Amino acid sequence: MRENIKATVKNILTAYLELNKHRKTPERFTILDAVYSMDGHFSLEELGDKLTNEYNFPVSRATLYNTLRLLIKLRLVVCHRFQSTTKYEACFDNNSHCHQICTMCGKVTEVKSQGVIDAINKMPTRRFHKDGFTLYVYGICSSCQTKMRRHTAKGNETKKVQKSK
Amino acid sequence: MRENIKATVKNILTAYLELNKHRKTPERFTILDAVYSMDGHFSLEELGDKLTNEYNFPVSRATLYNTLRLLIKLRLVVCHRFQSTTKYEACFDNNSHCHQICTMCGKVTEVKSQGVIDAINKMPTRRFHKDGFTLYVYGICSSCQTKMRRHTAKGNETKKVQKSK
DNA sequence: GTTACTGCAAACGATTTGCAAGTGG
DNA sequence: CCACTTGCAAATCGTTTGCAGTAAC
Repeated sequence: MRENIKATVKNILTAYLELNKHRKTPERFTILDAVYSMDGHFSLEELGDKLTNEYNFPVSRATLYNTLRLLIKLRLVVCHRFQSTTKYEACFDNNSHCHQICTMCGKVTEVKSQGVIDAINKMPTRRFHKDGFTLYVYGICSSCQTKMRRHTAKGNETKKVQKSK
Repeated sequence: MRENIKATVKNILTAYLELNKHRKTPERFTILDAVYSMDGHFSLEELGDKLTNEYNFPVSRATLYNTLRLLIKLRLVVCHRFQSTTKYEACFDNNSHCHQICTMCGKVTEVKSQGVIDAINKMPTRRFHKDGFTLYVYGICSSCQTKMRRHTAKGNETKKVQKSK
């Protein structure tokens, strides 16, 4: 299953490189394979580690950045910038998903909602050719709701300030 | 109209500061006012410039960052990280909007779609209390579509690579 | 008067860039 | 063999932090 996807995205990359007369370097293909072996969100760091440890194929930071940029351009990867960190994600055949982000603790959860997907696809655009979306829904997760209730119950002179430490 | 909103958000800020025993500094209120005087997206830079030039009230970078973080926490401001730049936006009573982003030229357009808003509000969540969303729809804008058609028509050995200069 | 807030400058971390060496076509 | 890619290290950029002075309460 996943191997199917890997083969498909590899073909997309190959086609693009040939069409545009770019080089088919082992780095590019190995990085693509590694990306499609990661589960969910990952950082550049983690990708580099996987390449070094599991693939025995260390790649420089610069090349990681270059290749990720290429894959993003090809829409084989999406990039999220949460709070402080940047996370990447393989996105072929998964262009369309929603992230629930808790504004208290920063926890990110993925959700799928066909209703939302349909509504976005139906959304009228003036000659704009849609081919994917990212949705971030902000709010308070259940455990933070509980914390807040407990906190307010205690009286509100507590100094719950910026730093949550 | 806009003055109404300004008054409302000012009250929200005041209430928060009093409740949490934080100080009501002129910086905080002036920054809030400036934020709600900006049109659409703005950068930290632009906000600082407005404060300096139009308000005659220069504020340090550190304070801008601190205050924006506070306003984001209060959901009076949202922060977008596009490609390379970070943009902020006043968002009271405007929690819900969609951005169309062209993956070729990077142009960002705002769109409003009641269908999408409804679908997201109806989206089921497991005890997650939603209070706003941001939607990024990726695709190709009309002028880039035209460019591409012209480009492919000319023959595809042209080296249209990374740098668009 | 106390303590939080501000401004400054230094520190920091993530990303980009310049250049020499390597390698795909 | 040419020039695109890579790797390295230095440069750059946005953001955070530490500290001393200032002002809110």
